[in-house]
Amino acid sequence: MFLKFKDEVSSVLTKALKDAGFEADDLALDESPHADVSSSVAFRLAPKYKKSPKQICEAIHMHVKILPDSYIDRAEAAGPYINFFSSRAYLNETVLRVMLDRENFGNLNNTGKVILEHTSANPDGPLHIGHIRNSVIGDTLARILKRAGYDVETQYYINDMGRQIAVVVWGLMNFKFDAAKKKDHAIADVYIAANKTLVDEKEHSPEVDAIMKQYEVGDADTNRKFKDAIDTAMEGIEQTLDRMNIHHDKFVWESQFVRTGEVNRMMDRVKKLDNTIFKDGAFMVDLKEAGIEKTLVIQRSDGTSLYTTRDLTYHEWKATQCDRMIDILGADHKLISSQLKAVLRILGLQEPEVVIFEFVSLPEGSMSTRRGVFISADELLDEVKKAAYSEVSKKRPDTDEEFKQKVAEFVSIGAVRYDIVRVSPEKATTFDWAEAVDFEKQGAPFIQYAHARACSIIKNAKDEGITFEEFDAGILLEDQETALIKKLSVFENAIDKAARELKPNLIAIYARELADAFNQFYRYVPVISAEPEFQAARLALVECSRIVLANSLDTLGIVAPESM
RNA sequence: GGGCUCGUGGCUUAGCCUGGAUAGAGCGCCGGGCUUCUAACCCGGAUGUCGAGGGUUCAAAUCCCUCCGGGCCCGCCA
Repeated sequence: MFLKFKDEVSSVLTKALKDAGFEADDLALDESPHADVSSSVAFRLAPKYKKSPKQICEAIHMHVKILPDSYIDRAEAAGPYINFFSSRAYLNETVLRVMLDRENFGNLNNTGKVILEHTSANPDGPLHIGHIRNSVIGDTLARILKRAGYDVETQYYINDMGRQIAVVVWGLMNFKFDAAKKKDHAIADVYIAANKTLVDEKEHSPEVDAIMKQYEVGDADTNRKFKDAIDTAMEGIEQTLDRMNIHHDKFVWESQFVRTGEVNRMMDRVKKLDNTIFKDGAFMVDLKEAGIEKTLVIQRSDGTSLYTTRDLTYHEWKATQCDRMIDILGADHKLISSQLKAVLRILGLQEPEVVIFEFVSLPEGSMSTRRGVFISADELLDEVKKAAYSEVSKKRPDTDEEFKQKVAEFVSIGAVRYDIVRVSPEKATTFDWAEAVDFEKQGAPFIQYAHARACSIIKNAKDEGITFEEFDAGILLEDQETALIKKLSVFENAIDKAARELKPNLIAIYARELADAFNQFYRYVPVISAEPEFQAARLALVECSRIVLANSLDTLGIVAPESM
């Protein structure tokens, strides 16, 4: 709705500009607290036409012609700004549109296949609070892009050729695997113990090297051991992701590119490049012309491949199956991903769009699975759930155990996801337990609560025999009502912008603002106890709010509860 | 040492790419509101040299430069 309104403003303003004798390639249209959409184009025109912005604005305003039944109600010249206000028709149609489109309201019609890779944590232990920043950003982005119309496939790239997995395999041969524990945690125990031993007793190091070598050549027995180790860790990782409402469409093993010979073909191609140099038996690419000082080794002197070489192949493979590739990566991958992109560019291959997120650290420093210094996602989820449980118990002492457990679960998942996604990815954060379990702040529970309230009104109205089968949206004239409808109408704009700029936090902000608008409506505008002539229309607005609240929460991967 | 990045009220942060109307919000703090659809709510108030300095511009939190502080990276690891 908003996008169509903005388009109308755009064409009306273009025409007014032309009629007033001005020419501008950028209309400088923007949302504004002073109007529904505002243009500061007069500033840009001022030097060119040697008039004050105010004069220009007035001249443009005089030529603004608004057609009947337009989404634009009126335009105003406010000093140097030209402000546009939406019409009643716009509000009424927004309500009808939501009722019609329901769970699809806000969806856009972009086309194309997107492969989005996220999480891709090494299968050497459980996901920790840094990994799930990747997962939540990636999953939310995938949901946003789906709503924007793209055909999205999510992939988890399993790095099974790295030394750390060989250490896990070696560890499994030498240490006890605690079958009583969740599998990824038991793998971490083995991994941590193995690392410690490898540091203390250097003589075991060649054993790990031998395992890696055997895996590289595809020894059947070693393959089985790797598969067992990785499947075990991944089972636990997937359980955690599943709990957070995150699922991957495909799990791609790094080794497959070695097995098919694609990695060798890739190395041969890169070797032929002018930028590639041969030094001390190894091949490396000089990326100075791409602005990167560091050369990139693509083949070791023993002839084997490296992580980046395989990643190059992985991206080439992905590109054959989609129109866009998006990678969600931690800040430690900044250099390596720009090197990867540079090589792909030189080879004439498609480059991925990379979303980098900064680190989550502990107050005492950075996390490390290898050293056993981390807070697992499972632990975080459990602690937050405990806090949520005590909150429900306090607030809903009348309810049974099953209800409290259920609410505590979806509130805690929502709170964790929301807390991660609300902060823009480029911000480095320090984890704080007190903050993590705090439910006073306006986060996911605030939005979920607004949704539950809407459901409650709808349920009570039904009991009272109030329906919205027939209503006139035109009588929704209270400030809180029009503000709420306008907020509903910009959902598609939030999706559009978030998809365009790959900024999932925009949806977190939108959802909170929508809940805010709904709560204000709730406080000031009665529905069930309203005069009969207002009941149906207001109930319809509650239903619309419920739908868009649910759509926003769904985009954030958070449960929209009927009661809490 | 070099590169990248962040620095906004006591705390957490939006806005920065694409410069424009009094820098928006939450927590905390102060004050008010449950005989009314779930108070995990609502209303009001105090709190900001937008890290510092310079520059560009009619206009800078936003662009450029320098400096300071935090983070990340700089391996024939991943």
